[in-house]
Amino acid sequence: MVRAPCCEKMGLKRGPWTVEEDQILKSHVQKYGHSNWRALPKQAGLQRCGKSCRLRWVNYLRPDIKRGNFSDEEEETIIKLHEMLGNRWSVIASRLPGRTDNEIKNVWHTHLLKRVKQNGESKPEKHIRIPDYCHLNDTKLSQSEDSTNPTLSGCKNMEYAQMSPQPSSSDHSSVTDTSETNSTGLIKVENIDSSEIYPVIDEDFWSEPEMVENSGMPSSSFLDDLQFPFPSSDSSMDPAGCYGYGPKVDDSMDFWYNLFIKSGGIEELPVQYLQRYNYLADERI
DNA sequence: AAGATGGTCAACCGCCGTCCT
DNA sequence: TAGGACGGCGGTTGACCATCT
Repeated sequence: MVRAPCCEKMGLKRGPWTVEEDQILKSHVQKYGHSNWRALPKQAGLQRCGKSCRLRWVNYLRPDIKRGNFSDEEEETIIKLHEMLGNRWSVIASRLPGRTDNEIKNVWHTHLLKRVKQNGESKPEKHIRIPDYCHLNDTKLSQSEDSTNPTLSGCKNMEYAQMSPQPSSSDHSSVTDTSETNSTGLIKVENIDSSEIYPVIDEDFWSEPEMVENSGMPSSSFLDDLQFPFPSSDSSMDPAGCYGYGPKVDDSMDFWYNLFIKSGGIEELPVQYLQRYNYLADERI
Protein backbone atom coordinates (compact mmCIF):
# COMPACT_ATOMS: atom_id res chain seq x y z
CA MET A 1 0.00 0.00 0.00
CA VAL A 2 1.41 3.31 -1.02
CA ARG A 3 0.26 6.12 1.14
CA ALA A 4 -0.48 9.55 -0.13
CA PRO A 5 1.44 12.39 1.45
CA CYS A 6 -0.01 13.61 4.71
CA CYS A 7 -1.45 16.60 2.97
CA GLU A 8 -2.09 17.66 -0.54
CA LYS A 9 0.44 20.29 -1.40
CA MET A 10 -2.14 22.03 -3.55
CA GLY A 11 -3.48 25.05 -1.78
CA LEU A 12 -2.12 24.18 1.64
CA LYS A 13 0.31 26.48 3.29
CA ARG A 14 3.64 25.34 4.64
CA GLY A 15 6.47 26.93 6.55
CA PRO A 16 6.42 29.17 9.58
CA TRP A 17 3.13 29.93 11.24
CA THR A 18 1.82 33.46 11.44
CA VAL A 19 0.39 35.03 14.58
CA GLU A 20 -3.05 34.98 12.98
CA GLU A 21 -2.82 31.27 12.22
CA ASP A 22 -1.66 30.60 15.76
CA GLN A 23 -4.62 32.47 17.15
CA ILE A 24 -7.07 30.63 14.94
CA LEU A 25 -5.65 27.24 15.84
CA LYS A 26 -5.39 27.98 19.53
CA SER A 27 -8.90 29.28 19.89
CA HIS A 28 -10.34 26.44 17.82
CA VAL A 29 -8.60 23.76 19.86
CA GLN A 30 -9.55 25.40 23.13
CA LYS A 31 -13.13 25.65 22.00
CA TYR A 32 -13.66 22.34 20.23
CA GLY A 33 -10.71 20.18 21.19
CA HIS A 34 -8.69 18.17 18.73
CA SER A 35 -10.41 14.87 18.30
CA ASN A 36 -9.66 14.84 14.58
CA TRP A 37 -6.57 16.64 13.42
CA ARG A 38 -7.24 15.91 9.79
CA ALA A 39 -10.60 17.61 9.87
CA LEU A 40 -9.53 20.40 12.16
CA PRO A 41 -7.88 22.80 9.68
CA LYS A 42 -10.93 22.73 7.48
CA GLN A 43 -13.23 23.35 10.41
CA ALA A 44 -11.03 26.12 11.71
CA GLY A 45 -10.51 27.68 8.31
CA LEU A 46 -6.78 27.09 8.19
CA GLN A 47 -4.91 26.40 4.97
CA ARG A 48 -2.76 23.79 6.69
CA CYS A 49 -2.72 20.06 6.85
CA GLY A 50 -3.78 18.33 10.03
CA LYS A 51 -0.32 17.14 10.78
CA SER A 52 1.05 20.62 10.63
CA CYS A 53 -1.70 21.82 12.98
CA ARG A 54 -1.03 19.04 15.42
CA LEU A 55 2.68 19.74 15.42
CA ARG A 56 2.15 23.44 15.96
CA TRP A 57 -0.19 22.79 18.84
CA VAL A 58 1.92 20.14 20.50
CA ASN A 59 5.23 21.93 20.14
CA TYR A 60 4.25 25.53 20.53
CA LEU A 61 0.68 26.49 21.33
CA ARG A 62 -0.18 24.05 24.09
CA PRO A 63 -0.82 26.06 27.25
CA ASP A 64 1.44 23.93 29.41
CA ILE A 65 4.53 24.46 27.29
CA LYS A 66 7.44 25.68 29.34
CA ARG A 67 9.47 28.39 27.68
CA GLY A 68 13.07 29.36 28.11
CA ASN A 69 16.35 27.60 28.55
CA PHE A 70 16.65 24.22 30.10
CA SER A 71 17.81 24.20 33.68
CA ASP A 72 20.88 22.21 34.70
CA GLU A 73 18.58 19.80 36.42
CA GLU A 74 16.54 19.27 33.28
CA GLU A 75 19.66 18.75 31.23
CA GLU A 76 20.99 16.21 33.69
CA THR A 77 17.67 14.43 33.58
CA ILE A 78 17.77 14.27 29.81
CA ILE A 79 21.29 12.90 29.85
CA LYS A 80 20.36 10.24 32.38
CA LEU A 81 17.19 9.27 30.60
CA HIS A 82 18.94 9.17 27.27
CA GLU A 83 21.54 6.91 28.74
CA MET A 84 18.79 4.54 29.78
CA LEU A 85 16.32 4.94 26.96
CA GLY A 86 18.21 6.06 23.90
CA ASN A 87 16.50 8.32 21.41
CA ARG A 88 13.04 7.81 22.82
CA TRP A 89 12.35 11.48 22.87
CA SER A 90 8.67 11.26 23.57
CA VAL A 91 9.26 9.07 26.61
CA ILE A 92 11.94 11.43 27.84
CA ALA A 93 9.64 14.39 27.22
CA SER A 94 6.89 12.75 29.23
CA ARG A 95 9.19 12.95 32.26
CA LEU A 96 9.91 16.62 31.78
CA PRO A 97 6.72 18.59 32.28
CA GLY A 98 6.28 21.39 29.79
CA ARG A 99 8.97 20.19 27.46
CA THR A 100 8.30 18.69 24.07
CA ASP A 101 10.03 15.83 22.38
CA ASN A 102 11.09 18.14 19.58
CA GLU A 103 12.63 20.58 22.01
CA ILE A 104 14.47 17.86 23.87
CA LYS A 105 15.71 16.39 20.64
CA ASN A 106 17.05 19.77 19.60
CA VAL A 107 18.71 20.39 22.94
CA TRP A 108 20.26 16.99 22.82
CA HIS A 109 21.77 17.51 19.40
CA THR A 110 22.88 21.08 19.95
CA HIS A 111 24.14 20.99 23.54
CA LEU A 112 24.04 17.75 25.39
CA LEU A 113 25.58 15.49 22.81
CA LYS A 114 28.77 17.48 22.91
CA ARG A 115 28.81 17.52 26.67
CA VAL A 116 28.26 13.81 26.90
CA LYS A 117 30.99 13.19 24.38
CA GLN A 118 33.42 15.33 26.34
CA ASN A 119 32.54 13.64 29.59
CA GLY A 120 32.77 10.30 27.91
CA GLU A 121 36.36 10.91 26.99
CA SER A 122 37.30 11.52 30.59
CA LYS A 123 35.02 8.77 31.87
CA PRO A 124 35.86 5.80 29.73
CA GLU A 125 33.40 3.41 31.26
CA LYS A 126 29.94 3.42 32.66
CA HIS A 127 29.11 0.93 35.29
CA ILE A 128 26.22 -0.78 36.77
CA ARG A 129 26.49 -2.30 40.17
CA ILE A 130 25.50 -5.87 40.51
CA PRO A 131 24.01 -6.76 43.87
CA ASP A 132 25.79 -9.22 46.07
CA TYR A 133 22.92 -11.61 46.29
CA CYS A 134 24.04 -12.80 42.92
CA HIS A 135 26.62 -15.49 43.25
CA LEU A 136 29.38 -15.72 40.77
CA ASN A 137 33.07 -15.26 40.87
CA ASP A 138 35.06 -13.46 38.32
CA THR A 139 32.17 -12.30 36.30
CA LYS A 140 33.08 -10.12 33.45
CA LEU A 141 30.40 -8.40 31.54
CA SER A 142 30.89 -6.97 28.14
CA GLN A 143 29.10 -5.85 25.08
CA SER A 144 27.40 -8.50 23.07
CA GLU A 145 26.31 -8.90 19.52
CA ASP A 146 23.73 -11.32 20.71
CA SER A 147 20.96 -8.86 21.20
CA THR A 148 18.14 -11.24 21.75
CA ASN A 149 19.44 -13.52 24.42
CA PRO A 150 17.73 -12.57 27.63
CA THR A 151 19.54 -15.10 29.70
CA LEU A 152 21.88 -13.96 32.33
CA SER A 153 23.91 -15.43 35.01
CA GLY A 154 24.84 -13.63 38.13
CA CYS A 155 27.81 -12.49 40.04
CA LYS A 156 29.34 -12.65 43.42
CA ASN A 157 29.86 -9.97 45.97
CA MET A 158 29.75 -6.53 44.50
CA GLU A 159 30.88 -6.79 40.96
CA TYR A 160 30.83 -4.12 38.38
CA ALA A 161 29.74 -4.47 34.84
CA GLN A 162 30.20 -2.30 31.84
CA MET A 163 27.10 -0.66 30.62
CA SER A 164 26.68 0.87 27.25
CA PRO A 165 24.08 3.42 26.29
CA GLN A 166 20.86 2.07 24.95
CA PRO A 167 20.87 2.66 21.25
CA SER A 168 18.08 4.16 19.30
CA SER A 169 15.65 1.80 17.77
CA SER A 170 16.27 3.21 14.35
CA ASP A 171 19.49 5.11 14.32
CA HIS A 172 22.33 3.52 16.11
CA SER A 173 24.84 5.89 14.67
CA SER A 174 23.30 8.83 16.43
CA VAL A 175 23.77 7.42 19.87
CA THR A 176 26.43 9.13 21.81
CA ASP A 177 29.18 6.88 22.79
CA THR A 178 32.68 7.10 24.02
CA SER A 179 34.19 4.68 21.58
CA GLU A 180 33.57 1.09 20.82
CA THR A 181 30.00 0.53 21.79
CA ASN A 182 28.46 -2.00 19.52
CA SER A 183 25.23 -1.56 17.72
CA THR A 184 23.13 -3.36 20.26
CA GLY A 185 24.29 -1.90 23.52
CA LEU A 186 23.54 -5.17 25.18
CA ILE A 187 25.34 -7.11 27.81
CA LYS A 188 26.47 -10.62 28.09
CA VAL A 189 28.50 -12.61 30.50
CA GLU A 190 31.84 -13.89 29.42
CA ASN A 191 34.22 -16.44 30.83
CA ILE A 192 31.64 -18.39 32.73
CA ASP A 193 29.52 -21.38 32.14
CA SER A 194 26.32 -19.87 33.30
CA SER A 195 24.24 -22.97 32.79
CA GLU A 196 26.12 -24.67 35.59
CA ILE A 197 25.50 -21.97 38.08
CA TYR A 198 22.24 -20.27 37.23
CA PRO A 199 19.00 -21.26 35.74
CA VAL A 200 18.40 -19.77 32.36
CA ILE A 201 15.71 -17.14 32.48
CA ASP A 202 13.39 -18.15 29.73
CA GLU A 203 10.32 -16.46 28.37
CA ASP A 204 8.11 -18.15 30.92
CA PHE A 205 10.01 -16.32 33.56
CA TRP A 206 8.64 -13.06 32.24
CA SER A 207 5.13 -14.21 31.73
CA GLU A 208 2.17 -12.64 33.47
CA PRO A 209 2.05 -13.76 37.07
CA GLU A 210 -0.72 -15.61 38.71
CA MET A 211 -2.36 -12.93 40.83
CA VAL A 212 -3.97 -12.97 44.21
CA GLU A 213 -7.53 -11.90 43.67
CA ASN A 214 -8.19 -8.20 44.26
CA SER A 215 -4.73 -7.66 45.67
CA GLY A 216 -2.76 -6.57 42.69
CA MET A 217 0.00 -8.85 43.92
CA PRO A 218 1.42 -12.02 42.51
CA SER A 219 0.40 -15.15 44.31
CA SER A 220 2.84 -16.73 46.71
CA SER A 221 2.93 -19.90 44.66
CA PHE A 222 3.83 -17.89 41.63
CA LEU A 223 6.63 -16.23 43.54
CA ASP A 224 7.82 -19.49 44.97
CA ASP A 225 8.05 -20.93 41.49
CA LEU A 226 10.24 -18.13 40.29
CA GLN A 227 13.88 -18.86 39.92
CA PHE A 228 14.99 -15.35 40.33
CA PRO A 229 18.10 -14.00 41.96
CA PHE A 230 15.99 -11.85 44.24
CA PRO A 231 14.54 -13.36 47.34
CA SER A 232 10.92 -12.85 46.44
CA SER A 233 9.89 -12.37 50.02
CA ASP A 234 12.15 -9.39 50.42
CA SER A 235 10.70 -6.56 48.48
CA SER A 236 13.57 -4.31 49.43
CA MET A 237 15.68 -6.32 47.08
CA ASP A 238 13.30 -5.63 44.29
CA PRO A 239 12.98 -1.89 44.16
CA ALA A 240 10.32 -1.88 41.51
CA GLY A 241 8.21 -4.25 43.48
CA CYS A 242 7.77 -6.33 40.40
CA TYR A 243 8.98 -9.58 41.92
CA GLY A 244 10.73 -10.68 38.84
CA TYR A 245 7.92 -10.89 36.42
CA GLY A 246 7.48 -8.57 33.54
CA PRO A 247 4.51 -7.34 31.62
CA LYS A 248 3.98 -8.33 28.05
CA VAL A 249 6.30 -6.86 25.49
CA ASP A 250 3.89 -4.40 23.94
CA ASP A 251 3.14 -2.40 27.04
CA SER A 252 6.32 -2.90 28.92
CA MET A 253 8.66 -0.10 28.03
CA ASP A 254 7.07 2.30 30.40
CA PHE A 255 7.07 -0.34 33.06
CA TRP A 256 10.79 -0.70 32.74
CA TYR A 257 11.32 2.99 32.70
CA ASN A 258 9.43 3.27 35.97
CA LEU A 259 11.54 0.48 37.28
CA PHE A 260 14.66 2.45 36.51
CA ILE A 261 13.31 5.48 38.29
CA LYS A 262 12.07 3.61 41.31
CA SER A 263 15.30 1.76 41.67
CA GLY A 264 17.22 4.99 41.94
CA GLY A 265 18.95 4.94 38.60
CA ILE A 266 21.01 2.67 36.55
CA GLU A 267 23.69 2.14 39.16
CA GLU A 268 21.30 0.39 41.48
CA LEU A 269 19.73 -1.82 38.89
CA PRO A 270 20.22 -5.54 38.81
CA VAL A 271 21.66 -6.46 35.48
CA GLN A 272 18.74 -8.75 34.81
CA TYR A 273 16.51 -5.72 34.61
CA LEU A 274 18.79 -4.00 32.20
CA GLN A 275 18.99 -7.08 30.09
CA ARG A 276 15.27 -7.40 30.02
CA TYR A 277 14.94 -3.78 29.07
CA ASN A 278 17.47 -4.16 26.30
CA TYR A 279 15.76 -7.28 25.14
CA LEU A 280 12.36 -5.61 24.98
CA ALA A 281 13.81 -2.56 23.32
CA ASP A 282 15.31 -4.83 20.73
CA GLU A 283 11.97 -6.52 20.26
CA ARG A 284 10.52 -3.20 19.24
CA ILE A 285 13.05 -2.55 16.49
C1' DA B 1 32.49 45.11 5.30
C1' DA B 2 31.39 40.88 3.48
C1' DG B 3 31.46 36.14 2.82
C1' DA B 4 32.07 31.70 5.30
C1' DT B 5 30.98 28.87 8.92
C1' DG B 6 28.52 27.08 12.72
C1' DG B 7 24.59 26.92 16.02
C1' DT B 8 19.77 26.88 16.87
C1' DC B 9 15.19 25.45 16.38
C1' DA B 10 10.66 25.25 14.04
C1' DA B 11 8.77 22.56 10.74
C1' DC B 12 8.52 18.81 7.55
C1' DC B 13 8.99 13.90 5.99
C1' DG B 14 8.23 9.24 6.06
C1' DC B 15 7.52 5.24 8.66
C1' DC B 16 4.94 2.57 11.95
C1' DG B 17 1.27 1.03 15.08
C1' DT B 18 -3.48 1.25 16.14
C1' DC B 19 -8.15 1.85 15.22
C1' DC B 20 -12.09 1.45 12.44
C1' DT B 21 -14.96 -0.15 8.76
C1' DT C 1 -9.37 -10.26 7.84
C1' DA C 2 -7.76 -6.67 4.88
C1' DG C 3 -6.91 -2.25 4.04
C1' DG C 4 -7.52 2.65 4.65
C1' DA C 5 -7.35 6.59 7.98
C1' DC C 6 -5.14 8.64 11.46
C1' DG C 7 -2.00 9.93 15.21
C1' DG C 8 2.50 9.67 16.94
C1' DC C 9 7.29 9.25 16.61
C1' DG C 10 12.22 9.98 15.35
C1' DG C 11 15.18 11.74 11.74
C1' DT C 12 16.17 15.43 8.84
C1' DT C 13 15.95 19.92 6.68
C1' DG C 14 16.39 24.65 6.00
C1' DA C 15 15.80 29.42 7.45
C1' DC C 16 17.62 32.53 10.43
C1' DC C 17 21.04 34.46 13.31
C1' DA C 18 25.66 35.02 15.47
C1' DT C 19 30.39 34.65 15.21
C1' DC C 20 34.60 34.15 12.79
C1' DT C 21 38.02 35.13 9.24
